[in-house]
Amino acid sequence: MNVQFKKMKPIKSYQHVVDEIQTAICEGNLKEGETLPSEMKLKEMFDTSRGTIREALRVLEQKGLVSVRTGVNGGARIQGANAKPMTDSVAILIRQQKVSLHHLAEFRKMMEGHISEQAAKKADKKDVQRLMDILRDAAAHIQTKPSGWTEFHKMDAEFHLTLAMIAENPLLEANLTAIHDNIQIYFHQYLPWSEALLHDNFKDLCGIAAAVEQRDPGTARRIAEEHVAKFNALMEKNIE
Amino acid sequence: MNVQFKKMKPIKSYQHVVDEIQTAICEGNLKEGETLPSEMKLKEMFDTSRGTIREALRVLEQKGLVSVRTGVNGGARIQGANAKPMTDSVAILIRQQKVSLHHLAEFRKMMEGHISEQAAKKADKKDVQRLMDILRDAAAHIQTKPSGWTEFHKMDAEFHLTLAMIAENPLLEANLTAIHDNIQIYFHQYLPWSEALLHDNFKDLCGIAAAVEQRDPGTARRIAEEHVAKFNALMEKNIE
DNA sequence: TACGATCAAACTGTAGGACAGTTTAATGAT
DNA sequence: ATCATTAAACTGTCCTACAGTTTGATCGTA
Repeated sequence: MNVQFKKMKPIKSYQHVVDEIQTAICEGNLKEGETLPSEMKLKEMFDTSRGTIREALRVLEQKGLVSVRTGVNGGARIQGANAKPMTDSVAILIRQQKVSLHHLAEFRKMMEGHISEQAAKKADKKDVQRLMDILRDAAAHIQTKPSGWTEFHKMDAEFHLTLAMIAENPLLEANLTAIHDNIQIYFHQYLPWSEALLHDNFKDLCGIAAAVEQRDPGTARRIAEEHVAKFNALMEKNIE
Repeated sequence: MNVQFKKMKPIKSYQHVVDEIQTAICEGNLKEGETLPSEMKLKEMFDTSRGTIREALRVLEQKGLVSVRTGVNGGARIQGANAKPMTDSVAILIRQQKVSLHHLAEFRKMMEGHISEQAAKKADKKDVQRLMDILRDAAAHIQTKPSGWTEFHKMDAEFHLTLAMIAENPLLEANLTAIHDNIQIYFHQYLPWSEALLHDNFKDLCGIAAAVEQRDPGTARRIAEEHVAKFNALMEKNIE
């Protein structure tokens, strides 16, 4: 005997359904927005039971590949790439107290620094314009004498996500989204509201945008890192 | 009317089951290694149908929280924290061709650089010893005149993961694992085998370990970044 | 014709029952 | 004692039935 035979591992049939559909999505044979056939039809196509189909759909749903709706013309719609599974698994690590705000912030600092640096290297005029548009909206919002973070944080997140898109790496986008989605709660809970802080925050964003515009990767990284570190320090102080 | 009522969103019953069990796991009421009651018992405990329970189990399985086995004393065992969902979602991004080797390598470079730097800041004697032990094994393996990467890559991965553990941030660990698991295929496919390259690789690891031992974060980061960049450049050349 | 209300059809959501397949532990034979 | 056999406790799969949800079609009325 010179060969090692692989152990006969009976693939569970719902897994087979998952694999087929996932492959079809990844190969592009099923495109975003399309809807899969109904459970009844899938059951016949795969020659299996409805229960099996439904288990497969739950898995695909959890992977963020489809979303299922009830009613006529309902069914499983193919979803575009999204960061949901990543957000989920980070959320679990937090709930298990394996990951603290400190961990989140360290990771975020690394990412925002890197992203800003890359953005400063790669941005073209259109990209800079997009950043400026967001800043203009943010400035307008500040004029309205707001009394809480909520609105500003939306634009803040959009700004950082746009930077990630300029940096042209979907992995950075997905991870940044996951981090932002999960750090939100800490913002709401531990970041005290003050107009001075709002202006400070806004000034940091302007600084990053300016560094990107001037193609100055080093400065972009430095401001971004300091920005994250500063606000995190504030929150950590308030946790005690 | 001064308040906005939330839309009555009928929670699906399998989702309710998922939430309850997930919470119990995160709160520590269900610990790693324990097994959930059988599907029959769960069905009665939640006063629902077996199909519903099974759909919930598929979701929990996909989240990496439980793994299900057949047979007597089988059932859903609680899993410790693991990077499976992250590995999965990165794999999907790759299969959808949203993420290329270039993206993976850029991300990895950022992480390995940061990890090595942090490890050099935080390592104690025991940590350094663990790194040295791995290097000793690797050196022994090189003595055997190997003819492929497979064995070495295992130790390489272990070395980098140990660094991440020394850096004391589970987010870094999880992401690094996800990246490693997914970049493997490229190694096998595009990294040519040569003894010179093996020695080169090994030397880099020694360099990182030495920098960590000497508490030299800057050097540790530099070597790690160059290490990743070098081997990636090799692979990218072979892809064309 | 236009515009609502009503209804039917096409779906998913849930429940219950049945039996096959798999693994372990108890039982029994040598 | 040791090994094979069997029974029990599970998950895996299939079936049927009906409730709940959404939308497009139909019909009535101005």
